[in-house]
Amino acid sequence: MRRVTINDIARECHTSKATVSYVINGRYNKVSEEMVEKVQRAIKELGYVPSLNAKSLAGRGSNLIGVIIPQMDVSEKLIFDNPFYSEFLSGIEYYLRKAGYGVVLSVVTRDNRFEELVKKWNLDGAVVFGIDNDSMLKRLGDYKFPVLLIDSYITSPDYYRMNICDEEACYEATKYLLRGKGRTALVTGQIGKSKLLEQRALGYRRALEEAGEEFDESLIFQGDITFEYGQAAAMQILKRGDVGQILATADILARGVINCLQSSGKKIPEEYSVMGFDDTYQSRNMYPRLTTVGQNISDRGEMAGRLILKIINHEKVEKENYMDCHIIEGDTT
Amino acid sequence: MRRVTINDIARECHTSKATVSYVINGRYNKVSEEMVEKVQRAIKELGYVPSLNAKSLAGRGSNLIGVIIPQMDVSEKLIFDNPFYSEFLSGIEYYLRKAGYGVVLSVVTRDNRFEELVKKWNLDGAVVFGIDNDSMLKRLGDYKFPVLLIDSYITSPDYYRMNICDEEACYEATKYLLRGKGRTALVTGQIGKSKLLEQRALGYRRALEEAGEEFDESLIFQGDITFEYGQAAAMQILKRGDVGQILATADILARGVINCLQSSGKKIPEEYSVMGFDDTYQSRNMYPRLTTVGQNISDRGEMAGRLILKIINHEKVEKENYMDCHIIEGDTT
DNA sequence: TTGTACGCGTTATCAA
DNA sequence: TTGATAACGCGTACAA
Repeated sequence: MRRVTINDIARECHTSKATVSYVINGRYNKVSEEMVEKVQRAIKELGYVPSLNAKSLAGRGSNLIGVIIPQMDVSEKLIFDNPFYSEFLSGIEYYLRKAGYGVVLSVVTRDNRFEELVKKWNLDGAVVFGIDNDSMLKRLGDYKFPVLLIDSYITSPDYYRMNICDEEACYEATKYLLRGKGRTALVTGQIGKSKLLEQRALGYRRALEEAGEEFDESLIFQGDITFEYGQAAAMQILKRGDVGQILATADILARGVINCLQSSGKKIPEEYSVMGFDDTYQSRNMYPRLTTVGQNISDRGEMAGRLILKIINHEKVEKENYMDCHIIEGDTT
Repeated sequence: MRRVTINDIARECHTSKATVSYVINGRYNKVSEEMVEKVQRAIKELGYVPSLNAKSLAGRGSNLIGVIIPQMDVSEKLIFDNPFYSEFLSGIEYYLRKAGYGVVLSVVTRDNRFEELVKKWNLDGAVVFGIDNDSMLKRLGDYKFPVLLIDSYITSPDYYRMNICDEEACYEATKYLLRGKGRTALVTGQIGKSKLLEQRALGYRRALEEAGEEFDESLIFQGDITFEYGQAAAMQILKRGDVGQILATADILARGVINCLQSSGKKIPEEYSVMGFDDTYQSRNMYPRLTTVGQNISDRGEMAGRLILKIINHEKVEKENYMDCHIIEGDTT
């Protein structure tokens, strides 16, 4: 069976493409009532769905939004080891689907692939995760291509961003954690590679200093943001013997930490307090329930969908959009 | 900055669209060597990327593959509560990205939305999860639209499918589990709504009967495939008091079960053996390590990518494709 | 209401 | 052998 086109509908109704197009787009004032009905019936009967390719070619946008997850260093695969992304994505997909937009999901592994993607699919806009410099974006700046950056600490003020208060959240978390079973360690990704992590580390440091605790570089454990590194860091922490509280900058890290501590027969929270960051669905469902910094991931995803559409439609949007975090008290502290 | 088109390249090289197109598509026999070089240089310099919309319109395929997750009953959102999907997706995305294809992700909530999606984006093919009847697909049958069904037990032989041996796997799992601390319960989704779950239940039953254990309908607990239902089922199991082993048909269920048992002070595996199904990244990282049926989710995703491309390209593909499962021994049995 | 040019890349046909 | 011309596919929008 051939594809049903606008011409088929026009022929069926003994009218022209233009008329059909008007009906589709609700310009009812341009078409007689009976024709509107006739066309609508034909569309339903023949199962006509407008091709967005043609629409896109005609300059009306592709109705496709890119969701871009950069992954320069580590593996080029397995973007969903950290459930943060998948939960966020589910919020975006939900919102955009309701608005009639499609989501093209792509990991980007090289700087120029982003630009390539945009052109290739003629994307209307993109939601991009965790970019701190614009080497990846700058060529698109000329296009004024609609981009929403998630958790970016890019210095250029040109970009729309959606963030949480990382410094503040980690400050609060650390304050919450400081309850003197020992020193307070930070388990995190490579701080040098991510301004977000830098911010979180700053919050951690501020809380320590405010509490009069000595800041000690060696209490910061940096590695991959994986369950495995959480375990590895905990192993080192165990060896030190002077740590009583551990703040991890991702739930997945916290879970690794907890796993290692439990395997070593340590009691949580009696011997060690552990706190995560994100509040993923997975960690809401672990036992003991993880104390963590909640950031309503899926809601953020929906908000990201709302924002990128606003940006595309030239509605008024703040350049910086901050969403709230709050400490979720579990049983690991 | 305007979009760079094939015409820009042609003008830059003082040649025609056709020639540029030949170069792009490697028809080097149609173009002189120096022209090939000139065109390629211009393409690089101007940052030209062919629009797949135009290509699609010209009948050369859209290079877009749909990944469709039907969600008829429950919520229309939160497709990734069960990390099975996100891990699978990551495998698909990885494979297709390398092959130059894009992934359009969509939940489908009504029967006709699938067809609509296909037409709307002019998808080259689709990977569809968990469909057991063809009400959703039949209209596309006429198009011979390339579809790969994942974990489907559709009866029509027309479709390409990728499955695991659900009956066999649950048979083996149940056999593994039968170690006599008590009776063996099955915690699962709504069996009536999914042939896959039906198969798994059959495997469970076969193992019981082979072992001479009485099959008891009331030992099968059916609900949503969520952490929460796992907890609820475990609560009922605790009340009964005669169960010693629990097989869950998804890791996420098993985790709910374990959470509830642990909260109730039960020892695992001393008092209860619990086994899951899937081997998601999340459950590889829990403590105690979950015993489960591994199905190499991400590999299955890559294989799905490979298969759908083969189907699209009319390469020889078996209609039924089975992949292996194997029991992963953890610490919960 | 309708005819028609346009946007972009592909390909068959024609010309050098 | 190499390159140019033109038609095609589909929806939009302006002119008629």
